[in-house]
Amino acid sequence: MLIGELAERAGTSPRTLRYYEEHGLIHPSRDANGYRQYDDGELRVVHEIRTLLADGFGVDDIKPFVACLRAGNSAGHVCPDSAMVLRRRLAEVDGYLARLTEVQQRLRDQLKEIKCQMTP
Amino acid sequence: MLIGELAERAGTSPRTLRYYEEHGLIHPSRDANGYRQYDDGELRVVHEIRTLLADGFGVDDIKPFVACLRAGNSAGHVCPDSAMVLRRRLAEVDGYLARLTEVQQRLRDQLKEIKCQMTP
DNA sequence: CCTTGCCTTGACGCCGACGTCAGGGCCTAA
DNA sequence: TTAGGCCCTGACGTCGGCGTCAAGGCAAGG
Repeated sequence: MLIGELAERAGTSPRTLRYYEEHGLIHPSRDANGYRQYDDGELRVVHEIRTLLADGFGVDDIKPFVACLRAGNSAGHVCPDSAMVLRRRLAEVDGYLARLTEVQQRLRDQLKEIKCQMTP
Repeated sequence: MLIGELAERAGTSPRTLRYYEEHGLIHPSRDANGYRQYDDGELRVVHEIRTLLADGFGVDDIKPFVACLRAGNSAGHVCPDSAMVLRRRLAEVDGYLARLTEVQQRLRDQLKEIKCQMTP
């Protein structure tokens, strides 16, 4: 499978796949002409990468998950290294949620204050 | 008041104040030597700006609040233009909270799954 | 042979709120 | 006079996940 086909099957672009490779997430072999060659398993890996990115992980955080998948595990998050990253990210998310909730409350309060002035 | 003093009183840097000016949020007068001169009221304005930035507003979003304050209102958010921005930002925050909560749930599920495997 | 369409590497652009030099002027105290 | 400390403008660096253009090679159909 060439890069264009994998990109389409994964719902992304060749540029994106080269970017993942550049950052050590995937290691395709090469054809005689220099073209990248991917086997079917890489589709699963790319999906894992994209899911994690969508969940806010950084590229470096994702490496353990990919390694875990390649080691033959059923999912990328069942390895100890992955678990550490998961816990770190969960703590981050908890923090963001707390701060965002505060902001949300302030915004609501200010909007409520305006409505009160509308009907004095 | 020179830029350094205002910066210190506002808990920020001269560079930051110049940045705000560059983006039309403050308009200090100039001394004969070209130095920026701020009156005491600007401290209040800068605090408003920093609070809004901390709440995730962009520089452009903040302009109505500053204008509202300068118009003599007790707070920057009591004007109609500010209210529109407030509603937009609240909708954004609601969206972020929803997505982050989903992520949080997925992360918890994955961590739970690992613990279950620890004690088979 | 030529066009078309895939592939390659390299490198700049984006966004936003500044940090951080670089190079130079103003003012004051010793 | 000079050293230090403030001020000025201008401009590049930061972070991340790519988009996008540039310049060129490889393969296949007409």
